[in-house]
Amino acid sequence: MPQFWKPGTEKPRLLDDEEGGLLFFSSSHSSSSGFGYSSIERLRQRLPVYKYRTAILYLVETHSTTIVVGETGSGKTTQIPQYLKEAGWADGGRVIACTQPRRLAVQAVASRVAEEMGVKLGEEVGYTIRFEDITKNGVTMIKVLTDGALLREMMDDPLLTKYSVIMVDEAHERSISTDILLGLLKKIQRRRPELRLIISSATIEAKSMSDFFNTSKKRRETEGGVQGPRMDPAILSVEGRGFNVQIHYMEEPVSNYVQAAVSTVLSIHDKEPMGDILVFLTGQDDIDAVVQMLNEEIQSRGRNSSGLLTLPLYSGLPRAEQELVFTSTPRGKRKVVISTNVAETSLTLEGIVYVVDSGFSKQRVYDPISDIENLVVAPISKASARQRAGRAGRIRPGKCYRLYTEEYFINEMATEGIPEIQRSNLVSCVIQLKALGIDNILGFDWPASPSPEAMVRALEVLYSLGVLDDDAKLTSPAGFQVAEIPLDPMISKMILSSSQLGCSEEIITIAAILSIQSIWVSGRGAQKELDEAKLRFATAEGDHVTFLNVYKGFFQSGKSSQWCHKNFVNYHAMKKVIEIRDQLRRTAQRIGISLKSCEGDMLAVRKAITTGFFANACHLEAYSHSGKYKTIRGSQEVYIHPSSVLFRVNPKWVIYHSLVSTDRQYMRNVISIDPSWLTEVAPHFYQHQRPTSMLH
DNA sequence: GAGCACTGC
Repeated sequence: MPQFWKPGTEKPRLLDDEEGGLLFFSSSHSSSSGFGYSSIERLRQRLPVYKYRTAILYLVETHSTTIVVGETGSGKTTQIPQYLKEAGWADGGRVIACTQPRRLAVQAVASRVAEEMGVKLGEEVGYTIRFEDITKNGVTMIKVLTDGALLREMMDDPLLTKYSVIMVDEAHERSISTDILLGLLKKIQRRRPELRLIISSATIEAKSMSDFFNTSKKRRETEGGVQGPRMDPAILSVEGRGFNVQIHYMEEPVSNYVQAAVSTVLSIHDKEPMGDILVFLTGQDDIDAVVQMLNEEIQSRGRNSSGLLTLPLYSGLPRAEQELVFTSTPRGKRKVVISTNVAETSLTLEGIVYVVDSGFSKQRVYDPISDIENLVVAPISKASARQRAGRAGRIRPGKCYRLYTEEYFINEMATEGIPEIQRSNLVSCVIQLKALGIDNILGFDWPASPSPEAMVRALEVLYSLGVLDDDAKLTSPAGFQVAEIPLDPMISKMILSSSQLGCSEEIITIAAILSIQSIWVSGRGAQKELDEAKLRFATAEGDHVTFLNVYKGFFQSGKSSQWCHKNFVNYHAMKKVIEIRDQLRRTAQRIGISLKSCEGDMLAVRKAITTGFFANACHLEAYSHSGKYKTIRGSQEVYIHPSSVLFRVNPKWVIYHSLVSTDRQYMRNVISIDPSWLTEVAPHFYQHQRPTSMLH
């Protein structure tokens, strides 16, 4: 029986360590003792969502889709699955799903829910993320998983039959997987009217989400007065538990937000009471500049007026430096964290009272004509600005300094950001839908439709890879095999052909390395040493073969961390490579790709890479001394990136894995090839557009 | 001789 707090007795503890509806307990809490149980019950009842318990259960019972708008700290994420379970939605072997966009959030939510229920994680409450399935068939009632993991499950069970309720959390983030999932869930609902959906979002964009899921009209026409849940979505709003944040605007627009950020931080430090500061900038360059300017200012002020601790934060930062940000601020000091968008969604900092918002972030944009994805600095949305401001109100009332005018905020900032699916290359997304039997991609009912050009481009690429046939259906077996491999289709195609070329072990290693950020330790401060270390593994065949040499060395060292340290290789990255490699080997075996080593035949390896990446072939311009290449496909000017082992080597013919654009287009991860391979592995692609340069 | 917003299967 839940126990209620009675006035006059000791009040329940209020914990300040709270994020996204998650409360973290001190370890002294024993969930199995009677005391622990009732304390947890009392805390659950203090969450804002608790007073909506009955309402939520009623709405879910009577509506196909319920949209819950809840701010940070409402408790919706951890409580709603438990309410559903208590109400019987997990009876009869059915499962309640709760999806999250990120792995860490999945683990945190699952362990929190298990603890509140007093059960062992992996039994009644479990979770699934890539590489980890902590669930038990027939026992698990509440399952937390990434939306990507749920999409993968659909490939085996397209109607997700074991689930009675699916709660899609953080839907406002509009990640690609969330959007695909929402589109597919809407389709499933038509076949499974008993399935209930809960869409949980932090913003009031609920109306457009509600329009998307509103199928009430169609249903009335087709099924008349049949009993069942209403098809028009219900909307419920739950308040959060953040403190008030006072917003300050600039009186005049600023021309340089880096400079403005520095002076704002200094003026907060001079005039405002203690409390840490969080500054939102766009990337490493801005961040390093601001850190340096602040440090110079502190130096020039002399010892007495310091007390300001500047810390950069971005995901590429080495782990040890990242952790500095989470250490508590020494007494009498004020911490200034200068961060990218990681601090907006992925990590939460404690003790922030002041936020400085530049109004910009780096965002991906995709041009379907050139098929190039780029990162550009762009204005953020109002929703983002609010999210950033909210970071100041977690421990007490805070202040947010926006480095733009109020007029700009009101009249010029977009309400919401552009969904990721409208800013991305769609090959992975299209093949996933094809694998689920969705053939009419252009007619798919998306929460936000990508441009027809982007969809057509994705179909073209997949067709050229031999994954789709003339009717745009998955080819058999290649298309189905490629769809099964959880990687970009070009990589998957390369793995597929490596089986015939007898080098699948090597190619799978390369695929694993290409799917992580970098295997090298971050080069800041020790660039020269890193370059020298790279030379120990470098080969004229290119970066992919160099990766193989690194992997071999790591393996022969007994996967030693000292070996990594000595060679400027990132040990954590290599462990991840091993993990991904193991998963890919298992997948390969399951879909009938034989695992074979070519025993040093790098010709086979380079050919296999060519079968996946022939579209990225480039030719060195005749008489070019500047290393200027042109893509065969679009005659675009590109250069080998200085981080490549082929930089300044400039082979005549190369294939690149990806492009990064700054002042120039740089090819990252490059191998040299023989041009005859292109017509050999992709005749359909090159025969009718063989450029004259191929004759050189 | 230069650069890496952030996720995920």
